[in-house]
Amino acid sequence: MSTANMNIRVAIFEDAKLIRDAYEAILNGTDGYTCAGSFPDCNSLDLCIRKSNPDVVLMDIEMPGTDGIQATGFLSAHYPDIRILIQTVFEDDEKIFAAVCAGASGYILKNNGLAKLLEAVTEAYNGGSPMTPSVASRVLKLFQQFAPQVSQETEMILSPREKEILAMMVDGNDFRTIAEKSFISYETVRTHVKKIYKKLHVASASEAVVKAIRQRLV
Amino acid sequence: MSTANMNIRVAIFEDAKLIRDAYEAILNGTDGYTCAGSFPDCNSLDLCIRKSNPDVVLMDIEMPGTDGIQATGFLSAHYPDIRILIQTVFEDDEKIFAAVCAGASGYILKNNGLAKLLEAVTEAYNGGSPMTPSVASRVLKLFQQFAPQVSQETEMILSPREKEILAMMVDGNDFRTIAEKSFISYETVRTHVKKIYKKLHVASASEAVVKAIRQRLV
DNA sequence: GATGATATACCCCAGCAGGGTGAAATTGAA
DNA sequence: TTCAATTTCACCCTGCTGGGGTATATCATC
Repeated sequence: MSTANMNIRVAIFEDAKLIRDAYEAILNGTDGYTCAGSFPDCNSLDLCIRKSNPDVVLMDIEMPGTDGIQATGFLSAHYPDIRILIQTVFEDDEKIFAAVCAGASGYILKNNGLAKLLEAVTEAYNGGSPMTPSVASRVLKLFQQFAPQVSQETEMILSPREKEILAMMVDGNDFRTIAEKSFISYETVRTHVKKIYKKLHVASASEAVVKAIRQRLV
Repeated sequence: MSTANMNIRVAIFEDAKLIRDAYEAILNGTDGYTCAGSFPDCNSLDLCIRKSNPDVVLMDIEMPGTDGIQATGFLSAHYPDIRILIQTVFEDDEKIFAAVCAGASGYILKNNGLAKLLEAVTEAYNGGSPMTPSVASRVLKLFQQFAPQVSQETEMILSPREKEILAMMVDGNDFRTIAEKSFISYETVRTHVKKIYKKLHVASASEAVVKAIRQRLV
């Protein structure tokens, strides 16, 4: 987690020149970070990204033309490896929801200080999703709204091994592959699968994986 | 948001005596925090809460008897004003999901340092939901699974008829049934299915339905 | 009018999936 | 200790699934 031997390329999308320049200055002035590009809007987003080739994108929401949410959607679809850190003054459910759905990796408020910003960039770069606690609180509330209720009935009935095998089925493995990966015989896998089908009241792999996902058995 | 003029009452549920005592010590030793009670398990949860009357609960997950998830569910149902901060070593989707659904206000990992812990307690007390970035990352991924998401890419590539057939596959119909319901020939269904597989880059019905659900194609 | 995408339909064939049955070793609970 | 559940393995058989190819009609677009 140290910033030593690390150089995180950051691209900034922010219409306010004052903030943009401040971010650029602190990034370039801190060891381990490079400002790969800073842009006042997302109207030539694809070009900007190809020019700057960033690891992490600092994305404002309110910008002239293409807004930060749309830009996030485009980036997560076309450049899935780029981490997108929303940084804004907005804290309303609608924007948070849209940003998260669009594929944002983090969501931090602008009044959190520059030290926190660098910390958040590093965390995003390392696969984390830094969020200001008040934002996280809203995400959790939204989450609780949308999360399907787990039916405790089916939760208990699958044995550990059965859950394991069901999970591999969800990942698209056929029975032979599952047997190899689990170091058990092909016929044993089939026995487990038959039991899973009976317990879930299904008759095919497709139905089983659908139920597994919908009821969050895996 | 300063800790001045503030006294946060914290109750600790943690089976490891070493950790429990460390938390108690740092809470009582820091201005603005009081350890209102520390308990090795949740087996007399209701009594513990009424005795200690906490603002924030530090909740471990793995405990003998009633585990932290169940306890969280009880507390959020019976004491909705108490903020529950999960603090654990577990970082798997299942536990995070369960904790969030049970009503946890935050989820922090144990290896994050005591300073961070106090910060998290304060943030939870103030209505925020402190989360370790790696945990937040998993929450966002789970969220994106359940939120109505539109992936423009794969959205376009499937023809209306193909989506229709894919939807029926997700509902557990076999090819013959789909043919009957759609008033087309069995072989036509198979032709469509083959095209769907090529477009989604999969090679089986299971994989196709998983992709269909995960990418919200149906 | 040519082209490409879509929708329809059929053939062949290897092979995996689904169902039934039986059985042994292990484990934990009654 | 005995019983139920779990995990392991094997065989048989039916038939649906997956992959290959080929073909026609429609429709929009160029």
